[in-house]
Amino acid sequence: MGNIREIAKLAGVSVSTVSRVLNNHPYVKEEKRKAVWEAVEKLNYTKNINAVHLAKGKTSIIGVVLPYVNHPYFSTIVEGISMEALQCGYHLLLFQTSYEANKEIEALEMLKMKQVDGIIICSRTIHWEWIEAYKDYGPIVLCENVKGKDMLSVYINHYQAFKLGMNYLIEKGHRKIGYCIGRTTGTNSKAREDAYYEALKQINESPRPEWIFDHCLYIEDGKRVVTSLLTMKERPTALLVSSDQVAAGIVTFAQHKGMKIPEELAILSFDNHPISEALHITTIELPLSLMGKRAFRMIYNHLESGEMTKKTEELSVHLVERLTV
Amino acid sequence: MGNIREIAKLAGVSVSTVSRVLNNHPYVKEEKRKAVWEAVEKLNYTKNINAVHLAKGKTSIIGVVLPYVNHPYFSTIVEGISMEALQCGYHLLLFQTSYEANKEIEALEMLKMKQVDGIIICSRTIHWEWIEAYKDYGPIVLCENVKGKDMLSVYINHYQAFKLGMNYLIEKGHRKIGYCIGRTTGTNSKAREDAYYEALKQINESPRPEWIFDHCLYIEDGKRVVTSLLTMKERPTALLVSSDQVAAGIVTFAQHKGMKIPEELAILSFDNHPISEALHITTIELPLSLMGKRAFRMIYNHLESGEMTKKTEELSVHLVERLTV
DNA sequence: ATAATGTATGAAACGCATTTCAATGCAATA
DNA sequence: TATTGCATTGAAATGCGTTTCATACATTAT
Repeated sequence: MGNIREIAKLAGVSVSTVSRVLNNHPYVKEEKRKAVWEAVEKLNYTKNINAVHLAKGKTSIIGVVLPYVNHPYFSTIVEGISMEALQCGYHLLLFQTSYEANKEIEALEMLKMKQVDGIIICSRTIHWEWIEAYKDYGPIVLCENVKGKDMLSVYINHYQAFKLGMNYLIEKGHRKIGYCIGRTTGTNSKAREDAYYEALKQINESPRPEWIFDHCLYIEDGKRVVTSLLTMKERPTALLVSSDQVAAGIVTFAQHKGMKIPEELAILSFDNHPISEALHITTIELPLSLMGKRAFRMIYNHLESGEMTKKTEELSVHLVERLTV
Repeated sequence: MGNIREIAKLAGVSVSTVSRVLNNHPYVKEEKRKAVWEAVEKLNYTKNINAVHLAKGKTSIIGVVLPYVNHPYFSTIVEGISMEALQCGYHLLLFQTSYEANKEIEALEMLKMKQVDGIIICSRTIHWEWIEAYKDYGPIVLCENVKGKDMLSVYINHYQAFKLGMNYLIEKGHRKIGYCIGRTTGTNSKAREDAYYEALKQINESPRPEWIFDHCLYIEDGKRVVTSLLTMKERPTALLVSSDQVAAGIVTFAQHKGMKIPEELAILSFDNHPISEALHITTIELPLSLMGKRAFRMIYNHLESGEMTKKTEELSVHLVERLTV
């Protein structure tokens, strides 16, 4: 294998010239260029990329922080980031946190240590001040509404999305509305909660804590929700469900239990993941892959152009009417 | 920020001592240790990890090569790898290839360049000789049966799994059996194909090309399969479906079209992803997360212990009887 | 008392590519 | 002919932590 100096020696040129050849810089005579490539072949040489990273002070890697890789919500974001990153010659380092604070901080530390040039935080549990403390070390994009805080962000307006959903349900005559959510903390969850309470207030309904289902992430959780509903004397007539996966679980298990949807229980969910189409679930489409792409772009602009235009970008949603409302 | 030399100067010690302190080596007087930490605080110092990587010749990063991050089959493997990697202090660099050869090769090049210490290839399109050419640069684990080739591998016995599925269908009285698969190339796909043809031969049925559906990966593809089935004068009575996602698409769309399952069409799929439980799909459980964990372990053993016991590991599957067969 | 260990610390070499600066050769413009 | 400018090339500095080797002193074993 060897290093650049051995190549230089073998090709009879200086290391600078080898570097120029390797990086396609101009001003190298064709014969020397050829000699260098031949030496590279002969020694089966490849750059040690860690030396490159050290010398350049950057890695062309960006960190992606998320709680669970195998949840479609997040894997779709990652897919978007990945596609865009590839085109720009960047790579992705994955930080699966399970919402553990120390793992999120570890990702931020990696930025400080120059392991990554930037970070995209798809979802977080640590307080945002923690994150702010790291912003001098490189661009950090949050996938949530940062509301005037001086942070980069690309986000889906979950408040608007939930409001849209609530209004749609209300229009359809529902007043007893519950909702299912992944967790109750977090900016996005708070936005949804706000929208929910506000919409209820507008129709003069008081919220029922038992109609709010936390920890709803996967299909299985939908089953849990239905089981719980079945024990209630008074049930909501409609549920806003923050994930198509959960909605799929609810719809299938409810039907299995003989519950009519949407007659007895209307379901309006979010994502517009293929599963919702298959099950004819009315859903509000979230541009997750796009959000990933835009988040990457924002990091990229920061890194390449030094500064950039937008610091925050909001993505809008739209409702896909199907058969569960 | 500064570097280790500045810390040394500020703390009044040598760089070696600083390094010792930073890495918790013994033989440093408590007072110097303290002085170093104070200097670290004062300068808000953090190691430049690229220098560490260069000096150590390793990165504690392993590359994960897969075609699509947002397919449950792969994201579940990644989840397994990630969990295990975290515990061992390793990170994951993602290579989403879309089955493009150059992207797979790029991942291998990263091993040669020492960007990653090892690679896990979840699925590939390039010829295995290509991969073999890189094995001197670090451990490479394939998630497929390498059949005696001198490569590391952790795999699910897809031949056995398909055979199991076929036998189950045959036992249930089916003779006209088709199958759906992600792609026709690839070791795993070939293993399934072999099992399929062999099982057919055992019951003296000749294969019908039109009953074999390629490019079946996502829920939407199930819809395509059903649409295609509906145009046939003679249809299979059962389908072996290589992914729960596709099976979900088939089951839901077929039922939507008024087709009775399993009476008119039996569906036996693979994965035992939650979606199959929700839809009561009979499926053969594949230990994907476990495969990811084991693949990482194998890399890890190689890196830490130098050598290791097993070079190849087979994971077995089991059938989960539900309502679609 | 002497040899053998163990503790503590620093200088210097090592891993390796990039980049700046200076210098030289040549051609084109004034 | 003198001058400006571009093409070429190499020496040396830079980025930064790890690790080996040598040194010096303090113990403990013989």
